[in-house]
Amino acid sequence: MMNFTLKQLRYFEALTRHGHFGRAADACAISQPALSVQIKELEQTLKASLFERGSKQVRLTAFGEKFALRVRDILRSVDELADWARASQNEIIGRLRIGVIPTVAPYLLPGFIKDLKRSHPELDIRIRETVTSRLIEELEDGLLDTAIVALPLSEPSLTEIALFTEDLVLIRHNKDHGKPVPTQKELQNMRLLLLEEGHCFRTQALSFCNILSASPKEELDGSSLSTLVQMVGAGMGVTLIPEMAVGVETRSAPVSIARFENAQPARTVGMVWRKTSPLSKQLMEISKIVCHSAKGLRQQNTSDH
Amino acid sequence: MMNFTLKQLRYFEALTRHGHFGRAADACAISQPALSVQIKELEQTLKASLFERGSKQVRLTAFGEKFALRVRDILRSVDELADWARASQNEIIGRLRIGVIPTVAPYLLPGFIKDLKRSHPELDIRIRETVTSRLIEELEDGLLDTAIVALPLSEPSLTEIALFTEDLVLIRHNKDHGKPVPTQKELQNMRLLLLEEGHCFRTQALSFCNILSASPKEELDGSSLSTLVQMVGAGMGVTLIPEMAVGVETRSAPVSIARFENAQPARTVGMVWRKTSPLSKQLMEISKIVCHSAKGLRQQNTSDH
DNA sequence: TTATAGCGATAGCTTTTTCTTATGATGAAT
DNA sequence: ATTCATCATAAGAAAAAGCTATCGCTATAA
Repeated sequence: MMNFTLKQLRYFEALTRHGHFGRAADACAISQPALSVQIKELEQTLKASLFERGSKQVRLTAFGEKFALRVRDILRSVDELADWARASQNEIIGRLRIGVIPTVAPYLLPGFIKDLKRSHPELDIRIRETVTSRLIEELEDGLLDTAIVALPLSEPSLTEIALFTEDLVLIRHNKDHGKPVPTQKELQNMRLLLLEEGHCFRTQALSFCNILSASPKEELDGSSLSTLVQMVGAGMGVTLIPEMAVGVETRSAPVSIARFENAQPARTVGMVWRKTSPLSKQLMEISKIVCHSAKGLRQQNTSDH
Repeated sequence: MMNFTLKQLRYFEALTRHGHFGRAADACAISQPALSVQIKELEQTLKASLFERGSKQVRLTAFGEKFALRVRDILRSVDELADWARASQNEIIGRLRIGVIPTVAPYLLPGFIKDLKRSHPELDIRIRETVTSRLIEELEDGLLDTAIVALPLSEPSLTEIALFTEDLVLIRHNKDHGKPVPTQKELQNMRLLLLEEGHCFRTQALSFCNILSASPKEELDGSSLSTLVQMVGAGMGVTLIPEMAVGVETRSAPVSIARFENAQPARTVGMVWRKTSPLSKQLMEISKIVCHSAKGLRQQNTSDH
């Protein structure tokens, strides 16, 4: 096994440049004997002499000359690697893969991504939108760096951080506008439109209504909050949506918003990542940006109404 | 200064391949802690983490992944360099710069180069033909690896090795064929054609005739042995040439060869190189090839006559 | 010629780095 | 709950790399 070291190559290169052991050693900030020894060792591992030590000067052999060409190439790429690594230190990280649940993504992301790109322009952001269980899986498999989901999760391997809590509001047809807000009990007898199985938001809504899980026949699955609202507008029932969705979803349908009087239902949105993730520090920072974006979104929504 | 070592890069690469500290350490033939420490140190000099140590597996970070790409490139070129160096060990040396004096070159070289190429096909041979003083200069400046000249030189910095000794023969016009060979004394009064100043062969011829150096008016300078012989053929005088030149030079002119009876003049041709040259061993080998080629040449010449 | 200065190699010793073994801590699996 | 697997840490041993001092050789100056 031919086993030279980068140090030896650096010393060698210096010696080719100076043609003088003493001066090359100075350039390497070591003593002349140290350089002598390393060059000698390099020659021994190569089983060929690199320099001819004349009384006048130190000259490269033909072999040494060809060797020097390749060594210079290698040293250059090593230095480039070091430069690149140094330059990369400032970047929070090159690529950030974020998972988001579908009941958050369309409302939060536009503003959030804008904010994130502003504060970390070099970031290569990738978004994955799917249900919580999938996100967790992919997170643990290292396919995602973080996920924005509804808390709590209680996954022992993940760090959770709460971002904000928002109310869930009742969406009903405009014709019901002004009517008294139904109680939870009354809700159970209304036609409650929900997302399909798998969405955490469905579970949250159901639990609010004290419906345990096996849903009554009155329920109808929809594939997105947007669809649900449109169906409400068509008079097919009522639904619950998180506050952040209000602005976007209620504009284009004849629906009105009602808040529950006591026991306001709410959900907590948070960010999670692997406890082992080396990005923890940066993710903590990013979570602040999410909070900020969400706050902006909330203000926008409340000013609308 | 970012100062990682080749070892660290090798360990890093192994860990990316195995995704497991223990197995990577095995692959590197070191203990697991040794690898752990080196990876940690690498991460510290980079001020960035390369791996995420999960409980399930060891995964590259985004930074580590990009780093790995560059590291693989570097390791590949280092290994290629080692391979190349190993392969070069067998070659006697890539490039061999040989100087030859003009009174040897045209006779010896054709056969010698053929022989040399046969025994060392990979050799990049370069020939320089000029007078001894120049050859010595260039040899000492490192522009030549060896020179074939007439001995002795007595340059303290050079190693001399004798190759062969050959007679000098008298070349005179055909009309003098059969006449008694002139003595040295008689030669002094004949029109002796010689090479111009600077050629060692001129000095040798003169010294044989006991002419010290300032040559008599009878002399006429020619630029090559070939020219001298042609001039002899034209009846302009006589000349001396080394035996190896006989075959080539006397064919195309009406001249005949005569050997001196006593005190046969001769010259010794040898090879020289810097005492410090790392090629000494190989040059010694090459000198044997020269001897062999010269012997072949001599046999050819004697069989001619 | 002898003296002197410059240069690289070598020797002996010290410091630094790297490795090994032993052990600790943590999460996963039985 | 225990055991196993895995990576990290600690302490001491081994190896590598460095320094100072000095040698031997050349070349230059006197």
